[in-house]
Amino acid sequence: MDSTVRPYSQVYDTLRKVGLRPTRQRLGLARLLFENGDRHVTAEQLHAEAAAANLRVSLATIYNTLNQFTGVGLMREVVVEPGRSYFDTNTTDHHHFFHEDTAQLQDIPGDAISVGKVPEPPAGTRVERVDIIVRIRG
Amino acid sequence: MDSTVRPYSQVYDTLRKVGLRPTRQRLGLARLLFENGDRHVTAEQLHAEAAAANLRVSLATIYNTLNQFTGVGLMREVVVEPGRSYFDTNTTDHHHFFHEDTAQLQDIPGDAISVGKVPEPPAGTRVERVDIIVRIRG
DNA sequence: TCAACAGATTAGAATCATTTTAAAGAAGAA
DNA sequence: TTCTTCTTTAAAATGATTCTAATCTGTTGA
Ligand SMILES: [Mn+2]
Ligand SMILES: [Mn+2]
Ligand SMILES: [Zn+2]
Ligand SMILES: [Zn+2]
Repeated sequence: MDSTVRPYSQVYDTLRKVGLRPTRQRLGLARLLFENGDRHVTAEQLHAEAAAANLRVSLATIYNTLNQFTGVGLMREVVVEPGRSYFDTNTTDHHHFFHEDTAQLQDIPGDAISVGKVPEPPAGTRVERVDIIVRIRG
Repeated sequence: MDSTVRPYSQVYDTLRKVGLRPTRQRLGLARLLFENGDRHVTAEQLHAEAAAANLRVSLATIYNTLNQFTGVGLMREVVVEPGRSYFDTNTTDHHHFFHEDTAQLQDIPGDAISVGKVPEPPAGTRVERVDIIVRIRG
């Protein structure tokens, strides 16, 4: 497939690069996710969006895909509410505002916030990641 | 009831103060929770602990009680994993280590960590709370 | 002291997000 | 093509949490 002219070329190459077969479903979801700026979506949201874009994908595949994209580092998971997972297309070092009213996540650029003093992790452990959630209300 | 001699007097008074009837279940759970230092428990954990202490309480009551204690400010909820809620007896300003291996929470004293720069919340919103989770692995 | 009421507990059903199953379909290699 | 491997899917299963509605218990004021 020539990747210089077709509309799916970008995401096609991305999928090849991470070793995931560029199926119709993955290509469609990747376009929705990666060709619209930084996004924070739940599985249900993405499922609805896919339907609106005439992309037929089962909810099981939405979950599979989000977990696979996260697994290969194309996305990350953000936990802010019990019982619901958000998936984030922004994999750079950054943190989040969480609008408690609307249940929306919003990026805080990595340099707009900083952990002044990072405490020593307990002996025998290493820091995997630091998550800062600033919970806000309208 | 004289609150100076009986073993339940502390938690008895606490419950009265927040306007919750001191029932056998609430008294027993309050002792487990508040007479053993700062604690981070899931509903299932507390349920097992109650059983081990010969306190017969249904899981529904465990959930009711944890939510009520949280509602009146005796505890707070910490979200670190999708699909599971932790309840924290430490209501002072502090943050957490989360051991990804063991799924255990550990307090970081409020003064052992600090948010260097808190970003301006979006116009029309106010900061409700800032949560920092330092994810660690053995 | 105790009846009466409000509030609390509970077993079991319901809910909701997510995962699993296993069967049918599609992609890649040759 | 043809074969193999991976993928998708509907449907069932899972697991945490909440709800329901019946029973029970704490409180209060006669
Ligand atoms: Mn996951
Ligand atoms: Mn809750
Ligand atoms: Zn983000
Ligand atoms: Zn804590």
